[in-house]
Amino acid sequence: MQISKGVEWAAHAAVMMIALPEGRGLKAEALARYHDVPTAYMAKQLQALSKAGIAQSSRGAHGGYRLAKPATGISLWDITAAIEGHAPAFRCTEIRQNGPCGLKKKDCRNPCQIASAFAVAERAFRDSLKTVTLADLAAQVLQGSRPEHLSDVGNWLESETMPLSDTS
Amino acid sequence: MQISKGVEWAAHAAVMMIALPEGRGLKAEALARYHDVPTAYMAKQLQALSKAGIAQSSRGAHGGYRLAKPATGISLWDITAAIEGHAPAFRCTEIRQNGPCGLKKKDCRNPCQIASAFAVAERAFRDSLKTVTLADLAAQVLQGSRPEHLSDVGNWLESETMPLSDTS
DNA sequence: TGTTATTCGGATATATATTGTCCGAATTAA
DNA sequence: TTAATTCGGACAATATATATCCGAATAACA
Repeated sequence: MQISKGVEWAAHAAVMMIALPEGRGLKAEALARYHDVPTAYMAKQLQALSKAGIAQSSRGAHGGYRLAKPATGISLWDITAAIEGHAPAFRCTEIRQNGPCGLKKKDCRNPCQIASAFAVAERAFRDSLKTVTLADLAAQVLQGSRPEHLSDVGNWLESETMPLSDTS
Repeated sequence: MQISKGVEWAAHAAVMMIALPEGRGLKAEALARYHDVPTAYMAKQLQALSKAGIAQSSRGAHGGYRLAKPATGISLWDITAAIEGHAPAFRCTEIRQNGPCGLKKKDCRNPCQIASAFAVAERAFRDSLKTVTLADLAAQVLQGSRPEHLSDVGNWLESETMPLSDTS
């Protein structure tokens, strides 16, 4: 029972994208380089976010990714589900129907007690993650970071997000 | 993010062992046959339960497994942890320390916000499973089963758990 | 008390899922 | 129209979960 690394990467990337100015994006390679992780695999996670409607992508020169919705409307569960899928972690294989005392299918309309208990636990897990939005995470980061670090990040973002026509 | 099949099998086997009379056990092969699953792999799960102190084993002729504690003192989380281990599902790899704007280690005494949020969610998951004991599951099974099925199970148990000296 | 049948326990292979990589398709700026 | 740039899905390598086997230990029996 373990959560893919992609979830961690996607979550960090999503938080980073909050800071993007209107109309600009970050390409997959830049987001990967920021956290020093393999580019192609990070790109895969971003594609998943895009498919899930969390990020929107622009191809071609000066393309990249940005959030598709306000950060207050994106929860950690949304990120997790986009990467890992919506399938439940506990998969009941109905072994109560097997063997010498196996139950008939018609007596198994209701899920078995063990599967039900796991469903409740997983719902608690999901509901907990749903209460945490990207905006919450960003606020905590802003509060907990040293000012010089924030300016470092700001400078890096400025250097990576090329404006459409900056003839300074 | 998925839970091993072994958890399902171990849980069903544990519920079955509740019904064992005092001083008797069920061998791994019988527990596997009851649910029609591979013997050796079921045995592996039972070994894990044994290591965790949930089941106790007896080797040699007429040996087998039985619960090591009252069913009211064994939760679904105990079973899950025995099979899957106690490691958290979300593994923070501290990528915030990587890359051009990476944080210094001394500024990372506190876990990052994303890891913290997952820790809270996992705690909710665990706590939910901890509220469900084997005794609870057994009670629900007893209430939800047809009488003839219960007698089938009773007969099967009788035929599998050889008493020490039954010279009827 | 030795012997044998029986059962658990850990070491060993296979299948599946995760992790990581590559090249073509699409888009945009020039 | 061209060429550079970027995303997107198909493809390989690695780690984990699944399944299996054989030796070690125990208990019944002679």
